[in-house]
Parts: sequence; C-alpha cells; structure tokens
Amino acid sequence: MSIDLLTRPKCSECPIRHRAVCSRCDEDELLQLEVIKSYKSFAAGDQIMWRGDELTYVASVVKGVATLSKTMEDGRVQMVGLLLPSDFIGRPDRRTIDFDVVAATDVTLCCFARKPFDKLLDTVPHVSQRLMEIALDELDAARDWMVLLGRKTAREKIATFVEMMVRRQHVGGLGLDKHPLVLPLTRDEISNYLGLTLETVSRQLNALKKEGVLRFNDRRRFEVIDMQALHAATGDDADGGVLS
Amino acid sequence: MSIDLLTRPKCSECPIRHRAVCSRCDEDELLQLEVIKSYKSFAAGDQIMWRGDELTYVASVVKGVATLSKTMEDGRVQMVGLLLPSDFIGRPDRRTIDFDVVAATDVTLCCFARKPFDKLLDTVPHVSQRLMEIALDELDAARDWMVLLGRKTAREKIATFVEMMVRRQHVGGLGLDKHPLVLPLTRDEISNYLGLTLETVSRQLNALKKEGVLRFNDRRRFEVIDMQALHAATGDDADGGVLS
DNA sequence: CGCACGGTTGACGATATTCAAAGGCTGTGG
DNA sequence: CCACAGCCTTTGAATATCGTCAACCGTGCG
Repeated sequence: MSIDLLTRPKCSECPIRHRAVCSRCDEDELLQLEVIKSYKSFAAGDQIMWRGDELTYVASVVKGVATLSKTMEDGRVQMVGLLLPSDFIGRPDRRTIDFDVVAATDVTLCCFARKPFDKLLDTVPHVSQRLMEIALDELDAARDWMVLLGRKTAREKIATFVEMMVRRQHVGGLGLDKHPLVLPLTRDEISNYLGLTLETVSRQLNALKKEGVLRFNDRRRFEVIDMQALHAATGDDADGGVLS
Repeated sequence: MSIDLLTRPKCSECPIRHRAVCSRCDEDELLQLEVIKSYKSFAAGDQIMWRGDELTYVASVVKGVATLSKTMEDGRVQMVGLLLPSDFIGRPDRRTIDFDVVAATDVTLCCFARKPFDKLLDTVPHVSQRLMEIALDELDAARDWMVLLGRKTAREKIATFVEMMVRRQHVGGLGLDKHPLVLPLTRDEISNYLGLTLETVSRQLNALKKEGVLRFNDRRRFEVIDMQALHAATGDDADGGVLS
C-alpha cells in the first residue's frame, strides 16, 4: 500500500464525483471533505483491510475493483460484495470491520479519516443523506444477491454475473468503454462470489462460449455476442429484458 | 387487515420502545412521532405489501413475525428478510417496495405515513441516525445470510436458523420467555429462507431431533436440549461459541 | 528454459432435489 | 363427539446437479 500525498486531485475533477458519497455536496462542502481526504493506492492482491481491524478510515473506490469477503473457520469463503469505482467502504459509528477487503485489481481509494468524517456527518446533511442512500442501495443489492445464492442454478449465476459486469462497465464504471469487457476476478474469486467451485465456473463460462453467447480473447477479456441469450440464461425475467 | 385507531398505546409503554426506530428519541420527539403513527393489524397469512406497491407508509413491527421475499418468474421463492418485533419496514426516499411482505403470524404494525415521516427525518436527527444504524445492521445481517446461502450445508443452515430463533426470542423478541420456543414459520417458509426444499428442512430438523439436540412438542414448539451441539452444527466457529 | 499459477477437462461421488405416497394435526360440520 | 377435509409434514426411492479429486494445459515471468 502507498499513500499518495502529492497526487490529491481536485474533487471537481474527480471521475466518481457524481456518484460517490460526495455527489450531493456543493463547493463549500467539498472543501470540507478535501481537507480530510487522502489518496491510497494498492496493488492487485493487496489486502486493504482485515476482518476485525480497527477502522481508521472510510473510503470511496476511485479506480479499480476490490472485494469484500468472509471466511469460515474451515476456510470456506463467501464474497459478500464487489466494490467498483464510486462504491463506499466502511460504516460510521462502528469501530471495526467484519470482513476482509482485498484489491482484486490495482486500486485507488479516496480515504477519509474516520473520526473527522463522523463529525462531518453531523454537520453536512448532504453527506449523511447520500450515505444513507448508498447503504440502502447496497442492502437492495445484497437482497438480490441472496436470490442468486439461494435459488439460482450454476448457469444462471454465471449469466447473471456476466450481465452485471457488462452493465456496470458500460455505465462509466471502469476506464474501459465497452468491447472488449473485462472480468476483474479470477475463476476462483468468481466462484467465491457466486457460491460455486472454480471448476463449475470454468465449465459454465466455457459452455456459454461454446454456445456462441460469449467470445474470449484471453482469460479475462471477453465480448458478449448474444446479449439476448445471455439475459435469457440469467433466469431474471421471462421477456426480453427490454425494461432495464 | 384492520386499522386500530382506538388502540394506539402511548409510546412510553411500547414494548419495542428501546430498540425500534424511535429508540433514541426524547419525550418531545416521541410526541412528534405519536401524531403521525397508527396501528395496523394483520392475520397470519395476510399480505402486508406487494412487490411494486406504492409505499404509502413505513412501519415498525410491534408484535408478530413478517417475511420479506422475492419470487422469480418461474415461481422459485427466496426470502430475503425475517422481521421480528422492533424491525423496520420500508425505506425513505423510495416510493415503491421491491419485495413482498407477508404476515407469518398475526402481526401488529406501528405505521407512519411516508410523507410526514420523510419530513420528520430532516428535523429529528435522532430518528434518521437510528434509521441509518438499522439499515447498516440489516446490511450486516444480509451479508451473514449470504455466507449461509452460498456456503453452508443443509445441516448448517438449519442449525444456524434454529440458533437464531433461540437468540432472538430470548432477547425479549416475542412474548414468549424461553422454553418452549416457537418456529414462527412453516417448513415451506423455512426452506425459502434457507435456500432449500421443504423436504430437506424436514429431514434435517428430524435429524437434530433424533440426535437429541432438539425436542419437539408439536410441529412449531420446540426446546433446545443441547445448545453446545446446536452451535457446533452451525459451522460458525470452532470453539464453544462462548463469545456471543 | 522451466517453474508457477491459473485455468481446463474428465471421472466419480455426495448432497440435496424431485417425485411420490402416506401419515398426522386442526378445524369444521354433521 | 366423531368424521372428514385440507394442509402441513414426514418418509422413501430415484435422480440430478454440483463438488471433489486428479491430471493436464498454457501463459507469463524469473
């Protein structure tokens, strides 16, 4: 991990300005955030926070992909969140964190020291409102994921995951514009996200490839050839999925 | 559903006073809530809200048990939340609800009309703070449930569920003090909560019975004979589980 | 060049689902 | 009070999906 004291871009030029925890702030409020913010960078594979750690700062993901996961005593792992740019790490009012945060790719965080940030919540309603919104959105997402984990087949899980990658990368998530898209996770990490084994992930991805739904350049870069078929495989709704 | 305009108990005598969305309010603030609140009762089996419904009010569960669930196009169901007394239904700033809410037992709700409640959020920080806390707690719970759904075996799922029932009923949840405890859900509902089939739920419950971990009076009332063994079966941590 | 890591593929097996039938409560009506 | 209907639950047998184990491949890096 490296602290980038020098590279602290202006908030006004921030790529996640319109979606992150600061999205509702006016110029004045941004200045208050600017004072307590600092950038931190992590290389792919770095542990960002350990379960049980003192939570010294909260942060927004500026660039890259990070994972939240929980490990059972015997080593089974379940990923409980995937953080893409503009997503938020940490919760106010709680001193420790209850899962591991790991950089899946190279990651840049915009960090706020927790104590001043907590104080700021009381004085800047635009931040606390937005934070509430983010928390509730994450809760909705978690509940959708519960449906996937509890009820979907391996094939449906994979298709849902790929479709989600397409959607989030399109909407200005990563730096990449569209084709070719990228899987920011290894097969093993995907399996932990979907509640499968890495072998099953591999088999299902290759099945979609053989059926002509996906095309792979290398293991990580891919294109969707048949969006219709991909959506049909998610089990999400019977019709063509026109209503986004 | 029936609206109980007459039976509107004083907040100060409310059984969920110390844990619900109002728990941080002082006397003044309680009065503000009192004005916009009304009690509604539902019989077991009643639908409280339908997915997609206009969300005209938000509410706290005062008595009984309600379920949140999502249904896939082909009928598969996944429960995404179990609401016990003091739990909260609805979210501010969103007009519709994205899952079905059903009364599992007879239920009494303390309802707040959504619009005045939203306004109140801006003026009464003790409510919005508590609401944030509740949302974040639910997010934590949802993430724990993701581990259960994605990684636990049928046996572990059942044991975890039973242990959760014990814990929540002990802490003054339902009206019942301890033994005998009650399963507020049918086998079918439990299966939807745990991502299993009802047959598997039945088999696993009977397995725990045969092993002398649980004893059943009727289908719903039970006692835990061997708490240690129950916890060991959850897969949650290797040690005795002394640290709550 | 060769090692290491991630990924693929195959054979086999286990866990949970599916399908089917029968066994109890509970409540209602005769 | 008993009989019957309906629902929930139990139990069994067969099946399927996914996991496990193991070998192999390919790509990138030292």
